[in-house]
Amino acid sequence: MHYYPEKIEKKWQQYWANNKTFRAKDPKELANANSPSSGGGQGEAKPPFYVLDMFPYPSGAGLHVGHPLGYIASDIYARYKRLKGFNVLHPMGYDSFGLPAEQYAIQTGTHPAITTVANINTFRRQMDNIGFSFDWDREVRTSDPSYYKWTQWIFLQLFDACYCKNADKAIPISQLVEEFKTNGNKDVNAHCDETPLFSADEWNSWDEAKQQTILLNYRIAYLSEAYVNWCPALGTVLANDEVKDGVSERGGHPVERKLMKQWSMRISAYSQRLLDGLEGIDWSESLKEQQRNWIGRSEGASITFKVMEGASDVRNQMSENGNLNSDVSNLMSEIEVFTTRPDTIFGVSFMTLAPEHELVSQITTPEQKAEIEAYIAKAKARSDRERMADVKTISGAFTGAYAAHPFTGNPIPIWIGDYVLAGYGTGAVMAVPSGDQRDFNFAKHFNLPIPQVIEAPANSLPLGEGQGGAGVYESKDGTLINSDFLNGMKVKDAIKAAIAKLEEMGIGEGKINYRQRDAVFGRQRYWGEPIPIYYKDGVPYPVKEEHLPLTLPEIDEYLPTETGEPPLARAKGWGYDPERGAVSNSPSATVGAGSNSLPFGEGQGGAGEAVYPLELSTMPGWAGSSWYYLRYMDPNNDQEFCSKEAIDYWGSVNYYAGGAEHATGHLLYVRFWTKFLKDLGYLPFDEPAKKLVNQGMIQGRSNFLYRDKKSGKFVSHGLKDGFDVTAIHVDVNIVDNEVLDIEKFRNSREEYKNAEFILEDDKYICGWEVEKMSKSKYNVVNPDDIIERYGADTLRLYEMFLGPLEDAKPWNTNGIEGVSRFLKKFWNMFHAGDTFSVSEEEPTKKELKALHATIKKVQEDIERLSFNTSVSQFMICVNELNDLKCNKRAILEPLTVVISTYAPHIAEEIWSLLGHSESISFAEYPAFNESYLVEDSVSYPISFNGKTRLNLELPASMGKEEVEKVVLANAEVQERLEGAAPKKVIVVPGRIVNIVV
RNA sequence: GCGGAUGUGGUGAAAUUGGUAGACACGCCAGACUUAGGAUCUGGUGCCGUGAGGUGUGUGGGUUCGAGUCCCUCCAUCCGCACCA
Repeated sequence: MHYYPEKIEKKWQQYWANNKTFRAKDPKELANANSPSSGGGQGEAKPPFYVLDMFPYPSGAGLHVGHPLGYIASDIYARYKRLKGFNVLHPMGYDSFGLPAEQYAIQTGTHPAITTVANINTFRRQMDNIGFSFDWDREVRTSDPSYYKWTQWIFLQLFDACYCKNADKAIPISQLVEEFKTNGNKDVNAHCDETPLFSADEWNSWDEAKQQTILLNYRIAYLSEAYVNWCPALGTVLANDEVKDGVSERGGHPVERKLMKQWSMRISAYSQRLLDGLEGIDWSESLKEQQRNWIGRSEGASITFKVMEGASDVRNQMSENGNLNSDVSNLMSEIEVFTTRPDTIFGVSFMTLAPEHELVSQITTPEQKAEIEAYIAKAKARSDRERMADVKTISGAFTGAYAAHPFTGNPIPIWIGDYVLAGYGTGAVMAVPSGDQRDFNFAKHFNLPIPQVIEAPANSLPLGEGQGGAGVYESKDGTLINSDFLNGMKVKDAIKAAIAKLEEMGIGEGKINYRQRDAVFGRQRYWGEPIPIYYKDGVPYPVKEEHLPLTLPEIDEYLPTETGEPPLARAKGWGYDPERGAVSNSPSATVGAGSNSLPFGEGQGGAGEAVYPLELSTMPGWAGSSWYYLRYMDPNNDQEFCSKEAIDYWGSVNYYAGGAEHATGHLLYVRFWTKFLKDLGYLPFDEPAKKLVNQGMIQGRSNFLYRDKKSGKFVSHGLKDGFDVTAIHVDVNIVDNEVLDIEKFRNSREEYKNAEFILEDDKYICGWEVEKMSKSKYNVVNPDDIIERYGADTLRLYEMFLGPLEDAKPWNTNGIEGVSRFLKKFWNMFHAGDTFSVSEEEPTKKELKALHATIKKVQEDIERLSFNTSVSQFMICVNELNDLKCNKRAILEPLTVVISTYAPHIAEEIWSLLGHSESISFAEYPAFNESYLVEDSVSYPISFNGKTRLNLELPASMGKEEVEKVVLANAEVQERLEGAAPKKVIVVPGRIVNIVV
C-alpha cells in the first residue's frame, strides 16, 4: 500500500479536533482527577508545562513558509513534553487589532472586524493543515471585547498606580493621595514628571481638577504634553520602537517631532528592573544585548553649572514673566549636565546645549542673538533623518554667555550645537575635548582650547593629533593630570573622588541615566482598544470597572475628522455616563455593560444629559500582546483577567518562541506589564518567559533568467558570460533544482509564449540569489502548496531539516524530496506489498541498538532544540533497519512514538494500524536503555603523528597498556615504523591510538 | 565607530566533552529495472593526482601527541545600536 499523505492527514486533523486531543487540563480538573471519569487517558499527577508561540497578526497575505518554522519547532517540543508526561499548555490566538485592516477599511469601507475575521479563518485553515497540537479551546483574539475588556482593566490599574522608588515597585495611587493629604509631596520619592513642592495644606486646599492634574505627574499610565513621533501619513503618533531611521517601521512613512498631549506609559520607571531581570532568564545573548542597548544605562554624575551674572540679561527676562520668585530665577540660571566622566571636569573648556534647550533664549546675549536664532532655525529645518545621516558636519553657535567652572570659577563659554540631543540626559553637556571625540571635533572646528587632563599609560600610543599637540584620549585607562585634587589618581578612583566632592559641595551627585524613554500609548486610529477614560472639565477619569468593556463604537468612515480629531470622534453621541456606562446614538453600537444603546441628542453632551466625552485615541498594537500569555491560562474567565489559581498552577512560560524583531517592542512591554502586575500582587513571578527562542528569519531565494540584450533569447546560467544579458526574476515555483520548467514559463505570460532559449545539456539552468521574500521578487512559497504536493509531515520534517532553528536561512525547496522519500521508506517498513504487517519476533541486538541510539539522540536533540539533527537520526535509523529488513513491532512501535513528535499524522495512522485505539499523544516516550548501545569491540583508528593510517578492531574491554602492546605488535604498524621505536604512544581507551615517531 | 552572531564540498548542513572532518540529505556521475518517467533500486562523489600519496573547516600565527573545536591577529558577511555625553 502506498503512502498517501492527503488521505491520512485530513483524517487525523479531524480526529484531533473532534476529540480535543490537545486540551490542556485546568488545575480544577486535576484537583478532581481521582475520579475515574477524568478521560482521555491523561494521568493525574502531571506537572504543568507551558509552550507558547508569539501569536500572529492575521494579515491578508496569509502564512508564508517562514511563519511555521517556529511553530513547528514549538509543536515538536510540546508533543515531546506530552509524551514525557507533562500537562502541556500549547495555545494559539491572534493579535487582531492593527493598522493593515484599518488601512483596508479606509480604502474600501469594509469594517476592520470583517476583514480580520476573514484573515483569521485563512490563518486557521493554514495552521490546521500543518497539524499543530494547539489547544484551540483557549484561542484568544485581542480585538474581541471579552478579551480587551481585560486589556482595558489592566490599563486602569496602570492609571491607578504610581511607581514608588523607595519600595522599588508600583503602588496604588490611593497610597500616594494619603501621603499628599498628610505630608504634601516633600517626602515622596516616586518616579514622576517634574512637580513643584507642595504642602499638605496646599493639597487639601486645591480643587479636584487641580489635584487630578498633579496626580497625572505620578500615574504610570498618564496624559502629558510631550514631543512625540507624529506620522502624518498614518495619522497617528508612534512609539520609539515603531520608528526606524526616521521613518515608520510599518510603511516607511516620514515621522516628525510634534508637541502633543498624549497618553504614555511610565516604562522608564522599570528601566533598572528590566535590565536586572535579563540576568535570570534564558534568552539569547543577542536579544538581551538589544534590550540592554535600548534601555541604555549609563553611570556617571549630574553636575550643575551656574551661568555667570552679567554675561546675560537673565534677571530682566525673568521679571517680565511676572510671577517667578527668586528661587525659580536662581534655578533658571543654572545648567545641569550629565556626564559619565566627572573625573575630567578640569578638562572642560566649553559647554554645549542642544538647540532646543529651554535656557538658550534666556542666556543668549543681544550681540549673539541673531546668530543663535539663525542656527536654531537651520537646525529645526533639518529633519531627524537628515540630522542622523549627516553626523560628520560640525555646526554650532556661541550664545555669548559663560558658565562658571564649579571648582576653578573660570568662565566657560556656552555654545549650542546639534550634536547634543535634546532628548538625552539634560540636553546639555560639559565639553571635554581632550576626552571625547565629539567635543574634540567641535573644539577643533571652532578653535576652542583643548586642555589635557588624562595621561595615558606609557605603553599606549598618543591619540589624535600626534606628539606634543592636543589629542583625544577616551579610554578609562590612565592617570589624572592638571586636575587639582584629582592629580595622580587613576580614572576609576578620580570618578569616585569627583562625585564625592560634587556632593559635598551640593552642586552635583552620582547619577544613573537611561536612554529608554516613556512609551507613547495613544494612537489616533480606529482599530484598537478604546482607552477607558472620560473627561470632566478637561480632566481624565477612569471608566468604572463595571462598565468595561468600553466597546468600539460604529463610525461611518475610518478617517480622522475634518478638524483633525481621531476617527472615534465620528461616533455620534458617543459619551460616558458614570451611572449607565458608555452611550451612543449609533444604532448598531454595542454599549457597555448591560445598557442598551440609547437614542441621544446632537453630539457629545447634547440633549441636556450629563454625559461626558470619552477619550478618542485607542491603544497601540502592543497593548493586547503585553499580557495575552496570561489569558491563555484562563481564557473564558469573565470575573478576572485570569484566576489566581490558574496563574499559580501554570506559572510563567517555559518555552516562548518568536522572531527577534520584537526585541525592543513586544518583549520589553510584556516584561514591563508582567513586573507591574507582580507589583500589585496579581502574579507570583516577574518575568513572562523563562526561556525564549528566536527562530531565524526565512529569507527568499530568488531565481533568475538571463535575457540576451541583442537577440532577446534566454541564455542558460552557465553560458550567460558569453552574452550581454539582463537578469530577470522568474517564479521559483516553476523552477526545480535551478532547472526551469520551460513549458510552464511559456504559459505563464503572453509575452513569453514564444520565448526562445539557449540551453546547456538540453536544460535551462537558472541563477539564484538570496533576497527578501516578497511577491515582487517571485520567490514567495506558500506552505499550502508544499502540503498539497508532499503532505504536512514532509513539510514539518523539511522545515526542521533545513538547518539550526535560530539561524537565518533562505527558503529553498530543493532537497524536500529527501524527507519525502524518508517518510515513504518509513511507511513501507510496516507494509508487505499492499498489507500492513509487523512481526512479533524478538528483536536482535543490532535492531535494538538502532532504535535506542535514536531514542537517545532525538531526546537530547529536542532538549537542546537541535531539531535539524533529529531528522538525520530518523533517516539513519530507518536506513539501518531497512538494511536489517526489520519489521518487528518491538522496534517499530517505539520508533513510531519517537517520530510522532515530528511527523504526527503518519505516526497516528501507523499507531492505529498497530492496534491502538487512543491517540499516540497519550503514549509514553520510550525509555532509553544504555546497555543496548554497548559494543563488544571498538574499531580503533591508529594514527601516526595525528594522521590516521589504519583501523584495528579490538575488544572494548581491553585496557590501555594492552591496547598499546597489541597495536605495536601489529604487522602493518611495524612496517610503518620501519624498525624505529616510537617516541610516544597515546592510547585513549575506546577512541583512538596515536603513535608519535 | 560600538555591540552581537556567523564563516566547513557544487548546495543545505553534521561533528554535544579537543580524538578517523564532511554524518544525513539535495545535486551530479555510473549502473540496474522499465514501453516510459521528474518512479524505484545499487554503487560512486571535498580538492589535486592514473597511482602511491598529498592537501583540506575564511587568513596568519600559537598551545597540544592530536585543533573545525582552545588562545591571539587579521579579513569577510549578516544583524542590532549609533553624535547617548
